Amino acid sequence: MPKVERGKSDEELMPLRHSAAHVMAGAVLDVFPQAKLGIGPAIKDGFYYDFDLPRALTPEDLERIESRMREVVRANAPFVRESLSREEGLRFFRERQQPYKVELIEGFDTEEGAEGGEVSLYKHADFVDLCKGPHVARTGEIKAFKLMSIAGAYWRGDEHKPMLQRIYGTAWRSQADLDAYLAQLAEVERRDHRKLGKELELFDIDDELGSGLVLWLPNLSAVREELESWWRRVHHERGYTLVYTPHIASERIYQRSGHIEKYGESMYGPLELEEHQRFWIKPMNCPGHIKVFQSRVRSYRELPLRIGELGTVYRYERSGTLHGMLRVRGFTQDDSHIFCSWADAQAEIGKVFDLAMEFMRVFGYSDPVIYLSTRPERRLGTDEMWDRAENALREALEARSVEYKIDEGGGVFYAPKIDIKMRDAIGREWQGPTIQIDLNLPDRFDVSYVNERGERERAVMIHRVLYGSLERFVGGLIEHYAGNFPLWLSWLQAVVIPIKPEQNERAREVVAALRSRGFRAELDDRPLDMREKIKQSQGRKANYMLLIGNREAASGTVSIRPRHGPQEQNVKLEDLLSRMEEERKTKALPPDFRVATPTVAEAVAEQRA
RNA sequence: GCCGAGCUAGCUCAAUGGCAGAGCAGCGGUUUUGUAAACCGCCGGUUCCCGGUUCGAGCCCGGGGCUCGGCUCCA
Repeated sequence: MPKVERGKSDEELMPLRHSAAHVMAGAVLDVFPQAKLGIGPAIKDGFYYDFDLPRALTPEDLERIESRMREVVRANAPFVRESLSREEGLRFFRERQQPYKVELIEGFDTEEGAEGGEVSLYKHADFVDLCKGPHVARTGEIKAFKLMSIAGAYWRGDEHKPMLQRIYGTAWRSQADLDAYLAQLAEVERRDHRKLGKELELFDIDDELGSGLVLWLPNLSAVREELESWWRRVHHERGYTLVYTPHIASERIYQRSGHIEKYGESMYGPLELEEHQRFWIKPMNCPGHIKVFQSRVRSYRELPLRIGELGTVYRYERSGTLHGMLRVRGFTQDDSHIFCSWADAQAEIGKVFDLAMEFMRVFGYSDPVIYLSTRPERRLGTDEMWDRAENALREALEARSVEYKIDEGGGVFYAPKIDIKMRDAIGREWQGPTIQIDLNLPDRFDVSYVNERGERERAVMIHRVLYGSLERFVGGLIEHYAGNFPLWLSWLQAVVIPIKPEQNERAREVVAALRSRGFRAELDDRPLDMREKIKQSQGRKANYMLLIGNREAASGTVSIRPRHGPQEQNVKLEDLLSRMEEERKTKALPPDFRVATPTVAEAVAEQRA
């Protein structure tokens, strides 16, 4: 889900960014001599450093720290490595009253980094830090950097430990790289789905209604309607059976599923509806689908049974985690559970995988990266079950000879999984479809079928989502398309604009023709300047503005003013309709799909070329 | 939930503790127009909520709500 992901740093830039973190820490100590230092690694796009400070930092502090950093960079001091014994290192940081560094060295006993009982220090100017390195040779190499933001962060990421103040910064090889990165950030901001959501009247979240609960306004509801009907059609074509299951369920079923025990903190409930019954709002669709499967005895002849639902679930998310449509408390999953035999599991996973790839292609997401996440340390089920499940997933991928990465131990406690990550139009990585083999619920619910020999046999339960949640997917789409939705999804496919009132009648006919072919079209016969009407329709992201003046009305044509691209005069109405139908049918991505400023990687590549 | 910042008209934002404003949107009128901003006027407020300090609070203090940037978590 991350927006600009703060993960691993670009390898080459690691020493530069890590060095920038050291320079920043030195500057912070100059400004706040009593500062206690946490850690300060390089990350994707930059670096951070955590500090324990006597007071909260202000933006003015960042300016002071940044200008102090520039002085140190200008002085071009060398970075020097030194080794101390563990004991000397402890004494060194105790003397300097740096308890977090002391804690780090004490931790080296049990973790990696002991390095034969020695600790290494890096020094530049009069700043010394505990550090493995590597660094650039001199501070002068840190040419292009900027401090970005202040944030709270728990010491060692543990919410029971003290909260430190983290300063994020970014550092690049050159000013041009930095500028490209800042332009990228501006583009990210421009596309923010919360901003576009307001401007384009897509969705609203109302405090009184409840935070984390999304109101789909009419425009975005049109998008959702298309996404849902296409989803249903595709699933019917592929042999899924679609169902509806209730939004609340008794406490008993969630005790059996283990959700209350494992997940209760995140569930809404209980609701006391009757004296002896307690109900909870569903956080997942799996138990309902299991009950659909178990509505009668199932024969092996019915398998694989693919049960799907656009299932709305509610989960309590902590208040600080909510984020527009991307992190909400009520959402609709495009959930499916495939019940099959082990003999069919690999083939079924393969089919789901193909469908997932098709989804990403249709929406124009690129560079899918596939992860196979294997058994975690803490898990349910036997090793034999995990072997079988992991193999089924692996063989499905191998059979397609796709490249994939193994995320060792990255599975969930009840299932290994295939995760697909993808890139959007400006190069950001998003979590895409996931496919899991559930090793828990079939046993808990005794999910079985009768095999060829008349024996009861445990069913395999494949769990998968493609959109994930419609809220999150659509929130991502808004940013991916920057609000410029392709014709098939667009809430406003055409606006018909008569140039003079004399053409109102003809314009009404054109709107009627568009609507009879199933297009979302509007007439704009308001007595306004034509240019004003074009401006407004453009602002609403209408795919086509169709102008009708004297010439058009006389010849039965329209002038096409597309949202993006060249205008066309005097196109026959029938030609326009069939062209639009073709565009809608092929789900063509719009020409303004990639109008973004170049990504950093592209800008850098271009500059070097 | 935690750290920090913020919340003023439908939207974007102003206002040293001293009469709460602008632009856009909306509404009324003028303009009848050939591809992104025509003109004139009008309307618009529990300054997030509750309490306190003060002659006087949008501004200061306390409590609560929500939003934003992160942390933790995550579809």
